[in-house]
Amino acid sequence: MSLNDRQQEAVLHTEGPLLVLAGAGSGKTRVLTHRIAHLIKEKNVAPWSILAITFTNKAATEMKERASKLVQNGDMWISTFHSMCVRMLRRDAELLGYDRYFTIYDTADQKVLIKEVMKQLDISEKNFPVGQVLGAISNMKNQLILPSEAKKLAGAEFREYVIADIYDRYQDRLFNLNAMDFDDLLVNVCILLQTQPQVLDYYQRKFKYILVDEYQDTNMVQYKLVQMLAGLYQNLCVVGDDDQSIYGWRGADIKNILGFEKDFDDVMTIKLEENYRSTKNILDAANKVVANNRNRKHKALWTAKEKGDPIYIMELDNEYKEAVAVADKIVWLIESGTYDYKDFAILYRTNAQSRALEEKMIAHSIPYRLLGGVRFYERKEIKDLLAYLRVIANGKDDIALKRIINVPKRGIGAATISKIELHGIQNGLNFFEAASDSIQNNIVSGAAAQKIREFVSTIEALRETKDDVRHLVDILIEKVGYLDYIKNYDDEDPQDRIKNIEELVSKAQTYMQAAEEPTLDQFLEEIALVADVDNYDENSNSIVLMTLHSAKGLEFPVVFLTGLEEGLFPSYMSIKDEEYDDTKLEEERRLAYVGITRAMEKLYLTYATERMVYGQTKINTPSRFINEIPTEITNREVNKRKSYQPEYEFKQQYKQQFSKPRQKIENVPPYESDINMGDVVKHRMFGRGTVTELSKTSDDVFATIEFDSGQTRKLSVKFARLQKVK
DNA sequence: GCCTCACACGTTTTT
DNA sequence: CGTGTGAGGC
Repeated sequence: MSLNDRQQEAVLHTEGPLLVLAGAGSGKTRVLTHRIAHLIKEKNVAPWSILAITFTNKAATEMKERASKLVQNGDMWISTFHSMCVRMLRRDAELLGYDRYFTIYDTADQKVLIKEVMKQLDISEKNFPVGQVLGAISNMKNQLILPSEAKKLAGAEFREYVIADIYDRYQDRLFNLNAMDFDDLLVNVCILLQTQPQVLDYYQRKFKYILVDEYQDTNMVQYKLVQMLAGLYQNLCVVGDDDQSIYGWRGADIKNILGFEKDFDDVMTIKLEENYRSTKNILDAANKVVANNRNRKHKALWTAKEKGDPIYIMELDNEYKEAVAVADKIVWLIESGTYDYKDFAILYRTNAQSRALEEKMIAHSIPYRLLGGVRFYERKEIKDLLAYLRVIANGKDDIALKRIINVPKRGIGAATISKIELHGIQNGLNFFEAASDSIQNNIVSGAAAQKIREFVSTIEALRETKDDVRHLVDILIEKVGYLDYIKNYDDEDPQDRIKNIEELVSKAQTYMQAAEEPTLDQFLEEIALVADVDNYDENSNSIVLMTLHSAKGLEFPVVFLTGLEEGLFPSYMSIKDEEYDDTKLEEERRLAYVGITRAMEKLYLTYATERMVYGQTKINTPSRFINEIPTEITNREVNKRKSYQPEYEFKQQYKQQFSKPRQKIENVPPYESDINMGDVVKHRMFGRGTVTELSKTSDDVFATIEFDSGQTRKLSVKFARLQKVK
């Protein structure tokens, strides 16, 4: 397959700033890889002069693979912003006063630390929920607002001042822990480049050609980084689609892409508008939906493909029936012989929705993979073991240390811990140092001291085998008796946890085999920076369940977009003040656009009229996004599937009887039908068929019909309007 | 120092 | 509804 004219232009225009507005499915990855190949092969650019930044590690790996097929790509930097920054910091963190073996803190670690800080400042979590504080701090970091500035900006605003104060202390603590959170990785590189001219100069000269993918999702720090790195040569190519900007909540600023032409001089802009992925109907639906957004660049995505199937819209009673309907369609499509499990994706707005879907996939024996939810590295047992590894790697990581100092239980209790902690604070020691020091000074003595001594020597012994990660994990588990601990600790299913631990061991093994020069730090770093999508393996033959956000950049022949309900998608948060602020709603709409454009051939949109949220049933109306799709290209099925899940039906009735006592329970006479076994009937959509099975419920009769077309369906006699032929 | 029970809270999305 | 946290008892 060759490149089209526009794509070619984007590949050949190598000098100066270039903005490529690449619509969904317009082949931008091809452009990027061909551009890299062109630079190296035709322009004789050295691979190590190229920097390519992607949004996920998976995209980076993929690009590396694709590029390596075209050229030798030895020392090319192809990575995410975060990985790139870690790489730079491992080299120069000392210039900022950090140790190069710094630890990367994830959200959970951040929360623990913020809680500690708030406790010290005597701020109640009631008034300042940790999550909110964390979000506020992250926002400030994304805008490059440092604690000192934050305080100035807060001025007399009490709330903001308190948060700025927490931010200040939090940052201080991080520094002393030799740790950085995700945002710090970017912020610190920014500071590094701003304050160390020789470092800036080095990278500016090094990276003669810079490419940034998914530019619409960059935030201010990332913008600054790009601007600085490209400062000398200005050979900056950014690729993105303003209609696919879905990370505003993470500080991504759509203005970066909308204003690119103003931010740089002599910008060349190329639009890629031919979509190679989806059928015409799918593309039309996507275009029509996103056209309702006002804040966007004009683009007219088109395709040479056929119209294809209509957009299927299905209304179901609740999330379980929705899941069954989806499962049913998958089974049906598989049986039709055209599709394989790997061709399907089920997408949803929130991770919580995956439960019902997962349950029904199991019930229908559909092999599936679930991305997101409780991530592997966030599982308790994994976090515990990683905390050990972190302590081994970075002796200053008190947060990790405190997590495992008494896990498994070894008789070091809260009293001992606070004694050591106090001693540490008074003498400016980190926890590990303070522990040893406390014993020497008899601040901790007796049995407790003995336990501490044992613990310290265990850690020190483990440090000996630090970089043989596989071996280290093995002896760690053995030395601290972690497996026994898990077996006794978990009442229900230690088996799952043990499996996870084995998984970690095998990850260590894989790492050892893959890495050229394996180190514990690098192993931990890889773990800290992987997203779930990074683990998505498209070769395994199973359907995949994931959030819309995770699905960005992927494509599937058949896509189910579930939960299209007002309040869920678009989310309640985005519509609650849409009258005076529709930016959030517009982002939701872009998310819908992303979802729709994942589909190549068939797109199903589903919604439930009733859904359990927080254990309470909520009644929702269909999402406005459904109404934004012209009815001419849709096929809407409304509540066809009342027959499924009789046990659930029963529960619902039960609930209705008892939870709504006001309602009168009438004695409904059983529904009578004149359809019998063996009857030949006609249906307005499915045509002629034979009744092979009948089942009665209190108010309806369901007929299983084998249609002449080959499909078998279970239909409600009450609603299907069957005509008797014979 | 450890364990149990009750209650509060959350779900929008993630590197 | 399910999970995580904190207080109080042993």
